[in-house]
Amino acid sequence: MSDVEAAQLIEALRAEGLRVTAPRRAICQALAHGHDHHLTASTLHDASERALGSAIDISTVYRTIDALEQAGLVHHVHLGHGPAVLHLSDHVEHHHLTCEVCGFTVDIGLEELQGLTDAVAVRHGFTIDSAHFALIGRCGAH
Amino acid sequence: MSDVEAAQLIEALRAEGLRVTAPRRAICQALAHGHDHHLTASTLHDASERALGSAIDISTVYRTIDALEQAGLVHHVHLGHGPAVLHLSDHVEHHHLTCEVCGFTVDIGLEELQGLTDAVAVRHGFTIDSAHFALIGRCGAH
DNA sequence: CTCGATGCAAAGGTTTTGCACCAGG
DNA sequence: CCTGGTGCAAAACCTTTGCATCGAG
Repeated sequence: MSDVEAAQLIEALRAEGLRVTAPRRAICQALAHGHDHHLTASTLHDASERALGSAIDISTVYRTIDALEQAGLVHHVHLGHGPAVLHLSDHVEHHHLTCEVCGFTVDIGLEELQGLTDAVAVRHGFTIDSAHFALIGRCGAH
Repeated sequence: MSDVEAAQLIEALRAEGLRVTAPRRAICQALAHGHDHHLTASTLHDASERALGSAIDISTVYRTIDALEQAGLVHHVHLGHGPAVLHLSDHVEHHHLTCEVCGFTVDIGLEELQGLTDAVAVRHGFTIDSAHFALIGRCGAH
């Protein structure tokens, strides 16, 4: 299934008129395999080099993430401080609850915040996109 | 009133057993005058130097912010990307709604999110502290 | 006099950019 | 071919830290 997803990413790149190169293939593969592990640019970098079997420049990883984001295939989420984590866009969107002490993160369904986002939209004309930034707090242990 | 607040900050520093120096006086003054303008470390730095009439090292600003935070007098909030903004703690706490496109930020009352935070606390054992990180979204114009 | 605060400089971590070269379509 | 992708190196950005010196209490 992950390989199917990797192939879909590659195909989507091609459809966008973007070039399919060896580093990009590896990056897509690593994304497809690890997107549910809160991949950051740096862990994606590592995984991509492992997948390719040779070095890839970190700037290439960032530029590829950028290309995939602009193509709407990937997006990034900020879990408090530290690096952004990456998600495949065709996966179920969810919000993140991150503990500011230990970094523990829970995914919660969009519908859990529906009431809030609706109310804020009505009152302030704001459309909340908290799937892009996590909700920060403290988990049970902290 | 702002001068009163600056004096209160200074006094509180002294009460914490911390030393009152010229740079700290200037930083407290700048904080008191500008805390409602979404001061960042760098704009606070500028304002403090203006208040003092001579140079202050940026690391001194960070260390003073740190001291004030540990004394519970100040806290910082992250409005999406970019630097943190500072608030005086004795001012009404509020959440922030920040437009990810233009950076426009609205303050909203804590009570507007009470329902949400309560629900999340019950369901996930998480205490949301979204006063520390802003809720990101898009304003009416974007 | 003592310990905390300062300035200076350097480094930290994440991300971006300039540039010459290489390769996909 | 021609444009876009790559590696390399350097910088940007915000923040932190080591160290010698200074000055508040």
